[in-house]
Amino acid sequence: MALTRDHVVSTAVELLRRYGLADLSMRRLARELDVQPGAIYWHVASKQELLVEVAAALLAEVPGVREEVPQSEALAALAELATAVRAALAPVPDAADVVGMAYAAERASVTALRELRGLVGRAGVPADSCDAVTDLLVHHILGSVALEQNERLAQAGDAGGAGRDGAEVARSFAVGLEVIVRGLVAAKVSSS
Amino acid sequence: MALTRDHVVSTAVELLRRYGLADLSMRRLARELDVQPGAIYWHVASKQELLVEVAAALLAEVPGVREEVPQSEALAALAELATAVRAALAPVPDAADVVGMAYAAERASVTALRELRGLVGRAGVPADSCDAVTDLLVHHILGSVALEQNERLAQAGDAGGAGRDGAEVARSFAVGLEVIVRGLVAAKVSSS
DNA sequence: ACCTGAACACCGTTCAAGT
DNA sequence: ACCTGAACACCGTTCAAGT
Repeated sequence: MALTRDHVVSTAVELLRRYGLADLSMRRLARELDVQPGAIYWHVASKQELLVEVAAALLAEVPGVREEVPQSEALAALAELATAVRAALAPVPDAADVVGMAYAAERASVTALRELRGLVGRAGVPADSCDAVTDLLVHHILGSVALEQNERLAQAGDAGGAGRDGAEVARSFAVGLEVIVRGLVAAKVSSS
Repeated sequence: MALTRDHVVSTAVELLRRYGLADLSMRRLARELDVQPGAIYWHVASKQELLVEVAAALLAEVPGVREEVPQSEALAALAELATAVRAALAPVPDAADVVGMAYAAERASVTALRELRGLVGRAGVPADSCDAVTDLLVHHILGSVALEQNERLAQAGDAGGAGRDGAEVARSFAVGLEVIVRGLVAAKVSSS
């Protein structure tokens, strides 16, 4: 069958899942597709553009928020969504780098993160601070994902496993998330 | 003069400052030092090790916190230090990636970030949450630095400058930092 | 002890030419 | 329209051999 952009992207996602970013080269991807390296460039302008698509594909699997969340539940929904995004990215090697690049390149490019911003607004954060708070949340998520992947590597290196595991990093993420939520509540109280 | 490890590292820092991470290759560094690529490997085990040293050098320039901060001022000192670290890294291209890698590889390896952790403890955060809160702060700093550098690139691409500039990102950083600080205060009040 | 020379196994990207 | 073949200008790392 002929090569399609979708096939190129989904194969790239598989390669990332299995072998990580270091092995996701245009040439390796071409080999996987039984094609010459140059062929990929007919479907995709550059590796950068490919990685943006890969990031979108990874985040597309996060269960979407239900529409019409009342303000009273916006903060809880926000914490839930942030946790779901973290859970979706955690098992994919180097997912933090890939999504971080896409987010830096174009903040609106990724659906799940746009929804996050929507919830921040509905939680009562002033309009001129929505971007700032969303950035804080996104960096907390991606930072936590990057750390967890590093723990996995360190643990694989160690013999056995006295190292902190994924559950430990997940708890750490929850602590940070709660600090942020409390901070938002405090700001709301003090300004009303 | 003979090549030394310090000379290798400081030249790498200069290269990073001037041309960014993409141009900080072992071969380019060797050319800059008038030496064959292999020579560098006598002074440094790998590029990864070199980058950890580079990260340490960047953070060594952050003005240290004064010793013996009373608890009442710990939160303020923490915010001040976080802002100083951000300011030191912001002008260096790709500093967020370099420091992020070093931090992930070994959280204690970087002095300024160790001091940050100390202040978190003195601010009254329970011992078993110090790492979590420190991670949150570090990721907020590095995320903000990465975003600012991207704005700079986007702005250089635009003709003129309707884009948000560095000051805008700095304000965004301050908003996020305040949310975190408020969150820490709220947690303290609610637990005492 | 410190460095050169040369190799090994790779990269991303472009582009004439083929079908 | 879609892909091959081949090139261009690079990478990080290793290691015998030189001084």
